[in-house]
Amino acid sequence: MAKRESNVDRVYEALRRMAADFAFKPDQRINESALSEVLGASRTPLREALNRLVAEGFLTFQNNRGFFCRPLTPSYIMDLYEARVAVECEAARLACTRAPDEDIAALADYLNRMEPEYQSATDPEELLAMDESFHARLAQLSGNSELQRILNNLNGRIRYIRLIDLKRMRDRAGGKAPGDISAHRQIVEGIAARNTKAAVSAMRSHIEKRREEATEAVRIAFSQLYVPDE
Amino acid sequence: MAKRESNVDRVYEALRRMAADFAFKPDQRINESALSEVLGASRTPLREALNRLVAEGFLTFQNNRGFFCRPLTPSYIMDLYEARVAVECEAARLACTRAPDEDIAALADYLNRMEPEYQSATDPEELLAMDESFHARLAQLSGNSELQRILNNLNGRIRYIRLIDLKRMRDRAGGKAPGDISAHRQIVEGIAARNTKAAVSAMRSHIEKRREEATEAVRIAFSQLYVPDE
DNA sequence: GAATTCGAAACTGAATACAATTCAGGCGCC
DNA sequence: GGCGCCTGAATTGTATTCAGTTTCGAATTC
Repeated sequence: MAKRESNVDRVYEALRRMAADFAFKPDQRINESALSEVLGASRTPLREALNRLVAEGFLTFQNNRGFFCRPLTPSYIMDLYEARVAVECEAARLACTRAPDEDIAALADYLNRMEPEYQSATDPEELLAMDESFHARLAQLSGNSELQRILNNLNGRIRYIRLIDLKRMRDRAGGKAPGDISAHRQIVEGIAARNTKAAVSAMRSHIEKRREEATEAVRIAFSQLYVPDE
Repeated sequence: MAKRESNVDRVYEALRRMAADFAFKPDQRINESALSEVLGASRTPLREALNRLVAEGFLTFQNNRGFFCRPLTPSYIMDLYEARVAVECEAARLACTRAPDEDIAALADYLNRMEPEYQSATDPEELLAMDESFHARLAQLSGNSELQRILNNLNGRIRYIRLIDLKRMRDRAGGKAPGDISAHRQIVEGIAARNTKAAVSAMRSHIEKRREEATEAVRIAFSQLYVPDE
């Protein structure tokens, strides 16, 4: 039995996780040799993984200077959320037009099954995973794999900001999750009723609301990043 | 004067062009050593370039089996066009909301300056470059660099289908270009008037119209690809 | 004659070695 | 004292090499 997962994949996943955990500070230059030692792989697979992350927008690259962590600015996060609006609203629209009734019902079911868990969960990672899962399933209803792909990429880059946001909310509200599953339900109901306008506008306002929170969270992130190392 | 463009970039550009020229047939396996000889570079930079193309959706990759040209199907092209609708409609919407008047005027100007050239051009590549340039500028008006980035990626993958489409049109119409610059003008007018609804719906119908042509073009492409080598 | 297994050739995966470039610090010159 | 050039240390860019996997074909067996 050979290994099913290549070294590059392993390194790639590790890097993504590191990026989510702020192992790289914005605009920081990434040292290949040092990283390859940490990750236990040579520079060749490491560079392949880094290149993938560049193409996906997680990192940047300058000729003969190497890889850099992407700068983190409020306007960058804003851009990502606006792109999400574009992708998810169109996904909702397409779902309204052509998703089979049974698939829509399945999503509504999923929402119902998840609700208790969603209401009781306090772990931000868990909450985020459920939220992303819902949005990914909805994108699936569009039947368009490009939209799914783009959304997946956007979510990957937004994730760490959302985590900060959720942690902040939990700390403020004393362990209470935001838990606005109602917005999700509203979207699904719009789709089920084949009411494109309602579904799209519910989706839009849902994401835009989250955007406000996230841009605020970026400022928190700034303060966390640029204070002396804890 | 040192080279400003790295070897990887050169290889990457060459590969993109090869993909656009059908140097690889859909689902064809790509031989790294052979390719590296053709391109005059070793496998290391070649693989970096290939990985970038995978991340951008131009190629696929299977563990221990290598790189493959992506399959070309009508539904794949459909997906790309639908994604374009999502991105460009939102870009138009954002432009309506917040693009400075002078930038909108500049785009209208650009359209006017280009019109004679657009009407007289017969070379499909030239036409396509102008069309893409317009859409890219419009995306710029949104002020959202993510949307620009996504659009650029989508256009890169749609390009070769559009080229086939345009060539077909030219051949059918006897050298006459489609030249429906009027749709572009309509979109810009909508934005200039800050009429979001008009601008977005003009954009949507414009792209969806092109989508119809393109899915037809895919069938042409199929016939071109799967006949015995000329 | 067909199917299966074994083996060799071809190809990919990854590491290492070396060349080219950048960057920082120091020295000399203005 | 400040500016610019030069040198070397560090880092990236690319080639080469070797190991592991896949693939294809031929030989053997049923």
